[in-house]
Amino acid sequence: MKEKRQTIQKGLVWEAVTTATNHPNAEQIYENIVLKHPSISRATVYRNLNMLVDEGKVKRIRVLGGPDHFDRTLGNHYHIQCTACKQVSDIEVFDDIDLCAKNVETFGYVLESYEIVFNGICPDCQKKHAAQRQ
Amino acid sequence: MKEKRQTIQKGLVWEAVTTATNHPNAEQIYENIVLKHPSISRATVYRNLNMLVDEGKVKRIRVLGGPDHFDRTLGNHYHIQCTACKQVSDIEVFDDIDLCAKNVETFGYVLESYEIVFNGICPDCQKKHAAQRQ
DNA sequence: TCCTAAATGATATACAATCTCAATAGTCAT
DNA sequence: ATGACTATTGAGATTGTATATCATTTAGGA
Repeated sequence: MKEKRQTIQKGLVWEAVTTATNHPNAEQIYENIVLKHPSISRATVYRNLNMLVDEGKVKRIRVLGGPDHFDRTLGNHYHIQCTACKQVSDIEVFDDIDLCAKNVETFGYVLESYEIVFNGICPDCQKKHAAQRQ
Repeated sequence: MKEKRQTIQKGLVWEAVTTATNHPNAEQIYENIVLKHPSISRATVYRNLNMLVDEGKVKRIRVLGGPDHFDRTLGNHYHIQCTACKQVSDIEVFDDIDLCAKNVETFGYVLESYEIVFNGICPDCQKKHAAQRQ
């Protein structure tokens, strides 16, 4: 069991994520923190963001073809990214994806596309995994 | 209007994408072609894939945290990527996303997660765009 | 206060993808 | 078929995001 230490850097990353009104990416978080704490390293920001995500305190928003964005974890909701300014915003969740897509326009967005990626273990890998454990 | 030229490299990329049974990424397409045509460059493979996508002949499948995969464009369908082997496969489309998610298991996959990313133009960028055109 | 290992900062590295630019090779007009 | 024009190529440099490495620093318990 690893001992977890509270550092000022981790506190600064947490503060930057929770006080941000938008959903900043790692670089934006770094730029925010470096103003108050010039010695902080980008690597430390990435590391602490990963820790906070692992602890469930911060949610990672992966977007396609761009850097990850980060959000304090709240209820279930989807995100929308502006294809022009790359800003990420919240949208409400609906059960039906098409309903949800239409709803996007009620937020003032002009919807261009949406992508859904499922992740799972394929049958072959399930077999391999099972075989390895025998 | 740019003149489009038919090159053997473009033909080879097209052939590699359309004959592949899986959904290869650019590197896999390159490795396939380089066997028959050793002088081809990775840059040419990327360039031609982008051209084919722009022309609507090939579909780009973006996956989260990995290289893009490519598919000949057929009817509307989603994709699922194995989190272990990174292989991408087709799944049928259902209107309801949760139904679709459950359906994934009928393909033998153990579903771990799915992510939906919407893309559109935010209200601010719509205003900026409109302002620029005046 | 001292010890130990977790965390940091600086830098190197990985990886996908694009860009640069001189050389090559399609296509059109003749 | 020939030449001219320029789109395309190949090789390598470059970019952008993120992680790995490792000597140094520092949090926190004894």
